[in-house]
Order: sequence, then C-alpha cells, then structure tokens
Amino acid sequence: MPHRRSALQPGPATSRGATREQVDAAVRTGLLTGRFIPGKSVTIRGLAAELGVSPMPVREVLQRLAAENALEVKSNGRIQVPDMTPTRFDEVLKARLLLEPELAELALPNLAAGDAGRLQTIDDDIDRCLVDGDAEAYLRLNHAFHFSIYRASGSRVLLPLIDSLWLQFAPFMRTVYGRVGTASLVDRHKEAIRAIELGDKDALHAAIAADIRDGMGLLGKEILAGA
Amino acid sequence: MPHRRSALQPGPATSRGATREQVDAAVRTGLLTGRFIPGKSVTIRGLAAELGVSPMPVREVLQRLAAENALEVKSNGRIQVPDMTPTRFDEVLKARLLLEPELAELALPNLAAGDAGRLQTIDDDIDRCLVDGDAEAYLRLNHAFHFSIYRASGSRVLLPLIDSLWLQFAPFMRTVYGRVGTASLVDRHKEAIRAIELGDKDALHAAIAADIRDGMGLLGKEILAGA
DNA sequence: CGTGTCATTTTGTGATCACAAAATCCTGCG
DNA sequence: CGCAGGATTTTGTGATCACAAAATGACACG
Repeated sequence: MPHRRSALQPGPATSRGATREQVDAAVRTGLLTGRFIPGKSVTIRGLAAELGVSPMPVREVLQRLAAENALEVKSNGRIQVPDMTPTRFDEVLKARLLLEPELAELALPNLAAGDAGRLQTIDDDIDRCLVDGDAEAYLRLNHAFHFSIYRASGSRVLLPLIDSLWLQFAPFMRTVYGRVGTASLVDRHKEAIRAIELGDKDALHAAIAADIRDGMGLLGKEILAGA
Repeated sequence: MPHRRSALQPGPATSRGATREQVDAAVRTGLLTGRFIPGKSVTIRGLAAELGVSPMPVREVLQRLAAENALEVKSNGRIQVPDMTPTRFDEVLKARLLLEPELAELALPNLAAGDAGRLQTIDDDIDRCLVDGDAEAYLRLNHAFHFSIYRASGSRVLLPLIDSLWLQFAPFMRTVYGRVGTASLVDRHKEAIRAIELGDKDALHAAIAADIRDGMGLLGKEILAGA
C-alpha cells in the first residue's frame, strides 16, 4: 500500500511543507514527553510507517533534530536518542541557568496580567499531575509553563537555543521520573508567577534559576548513583 | 550529465554520509567567511550543481542549517540567509556574552602551554589580515582563534550552541566589514592569551567578554545607522 | 551447549521522477 | 513608455528506486 498522500483525501490544508511540519511536531513532542528512550535507535522507515508518510520528510526532520543535538547520528548512520552522561548533564544544567533566567527577564515586559492567570492554571494542573504520578503529563505541562513565559519574549535567538536544551534533557528526565516517581518533585512556579505579577525582574530571574536547580539539579545525583 | 558519484572514481574514502558532510562543511565555511550574503536566497538545485552532487544531500544539509537558525525557510519554501535586525543583533550579542566567556573558563584547564603558542600564531596572522584589509581571511582566523579555545573544553552542549550563534551573525559581519573596512577593528586576543598562560579564569572570562563587546558591540550602531 | 560463519533482512544514502506552487519572463494592450 | 496578464521556467516537496553497509538470524561445527 502506498502512503497516505497517494489516496486523494479531501484535506484542504496540504500547504507547503505540511507533512514535514507534522512529522517534526510529532517527534518533538515525543521527545519532550519521553516517548523516546535514551539509547533507543530511531529508524527512518519505522517512523515513516508509524506516521503514515514516506521516508523522505522523516529523513529531513531527523537531520534537523540531529542538528539541534536532540538526536545523535552514529558513525554507522544509525540515529538514536543520545545517552545522558554526568558531564553532559552538568553542561545542560549550566546552559539552562545561564540562558533561561535571562530570557524570562526579557519576556517580563511583554507579560500581561492575563498571562499570570494562564500560568496559574497550568501550575494547578501540574500539581494535580504530581499527586497522580502522571509523569508524561507533568513533562508536557512543565514545558508549557516555561515556554509560555519564554515565548512572550518574542526572541528568535535565545528561544531556539533553549528549545535545543530541552530536547536534550527531556528524554532523560522522563526515565528519571519513571524511576523515582514524581512525588518528590518541587518547583518554584508560584514564586515565578508572583514575580511576574509584581513585574519584579530580579525575583523572576531568581525564581527561574531556583526552579531549574530544584527540578533538575537535585536529580543530578541520580545518574551518578544509577549505572 | 549525471552527478559526480556516477563516474566511478578511485576515491577510496566514500564512507557513510561522506557527501552530506562535504556539502555541510562547504556551506558552513561559506557562511562563516561571508560567501553568503544576508537576504540572498539559496537554492537546492543551484548549490547541488555548484558542488557537483545530487540535490538530495543538499536538501538535508540546508534543513540542518535551518534548524540551527543559520538559514531561514520562508513560508513559500524558499531558503535564504536571514537578514540581521537590531533586536536580533542585540540578542546574539547577549547570548554570546552569556555563553562564550563561560565556555572559555571551562576550557581553561585543558589548555596547555602549546595551545597558547598556537593561539599566538593565529593572532599574528589576524593582525596581518587587518592591515591588509582581507576581511574573509580575518573572519576565518577569528573563528579559528575563538573555537581553538572553545573546542578545548570538550563540550558537546555549549559548543554547538555557540556554533549556531556564529553561523547567525557571521554573514552579517562580513557585510559590515566590507563597508567599514577592517582597519578599525580591535580585539582582546592578547589579553586572552595572557590569561591562558597565567591560568587566570577571571581574566580569561573578562578578556573574551571584552573581545566580543569590542568586535561586535561597537558595530551595533552600524545597523541602526545604515538602512 | 557455545561459537564462529554465512545468508537474509534491515537501514541509511544518493539519485531520479512527478507534481504543484511560486517566481520570472515575455508579450500585448492601454 | 508603463504595466497588467498569461506562458514558461524555476524551485521545493514527497515518493520511489538502487545500492552498499550494517545488523540480525539461522545453522553447522567443534
């Protein structure tokens, strides 16, 4: 059977590069929500069949994600989700601490009162996920919380860099949460929301940095302990 | 006429993904040395013909570089070198100031005495380029200088981020140097070398930051003045 | 039962094709 | 001479093919 686009479907919105964008979004959210496990190899034909498209757009998307260091092309050409190492973890943590608080500050002037309310809603959902132990939903919502702030900056430079960082550590965090559970997680979201409401640059900077340290830094020992 | 690989050449080293890597290197150095002008569109078939390969590896490379924000895919699918804007310039400058001094610090313990000598050699060549007014050679050597330091860090996270930043501002800087010349350029390379020789973390951090500010920040007014 | 070897399958890569949308060029009209 | 409109070319995209390398599995031998 040929691929989906062969069958003439009445779908009206097959604009330029629509298939590639669909594949890109699928793989990205898959990485961010932990549906791809570090070390597991991803095959072009496999993903293409799974998504019902030809291998061509999948090839381009995987190359793109490899360029963002979200995937790793090994010397034999196989593509896989990179393994996390202690030094890599430290580097991602350092990069996040350098970039994310700064971008949050940049976004602060663009955040209206309605945004604080929206963030509050997301954070409430996050709290529910933590008690339910729904790690996948937590990852998705935590990403939504942070990037709702970052996106308000309108940045086209810092934001893609941070995007790349999240794609790099998210798959690993998923395995960590799967092991230690979500109950022990703490965040500084409420402080961040309060800082946004007050328009306090320094408080927001501190809240984001503390949130990164609490959410990620505390789990750094896990990889040192676990083999 | 078919493409080059059709003719069976005795080339022994046609390993996995060799063509793509060749194309990738060609476009990357082209961007870093200013052979691609901002705003100018890059065509897949054009580049493929120019490099003597099929459009296929070019497609993947351009997608990769678009993922790194070194190229821009417009809504109609055309690919072009992004234009520089004042806000974009400020963001790149801010990101560089955040990341590069930090990575230099990380690299410092791995820099031996021989490295300082090698950097000195590069800096001497740079000084020659400045008096000769050879902007392209300057861009290439300045990149070599900075990344000789950064690469010593062995970083696999921060280094790619900085790589992306350089690909974003290099084409623009080329046009600036073409307009104002290279005579007015100053750098803090000698201070950086001295800091490396002394193993002084803080001095190296300050030297790299000052170098970025002098080499890039001073020219920020150019884009505000020139339309 | 373990192990090395060979056949089979899977997989990435480069190339080419078909198609639609966009851009470009040319022409004819005002 | 300027400019609108249509034909032509260019260009990106998705699909498929051919090929070589790598991974996998089967199987015979020790």
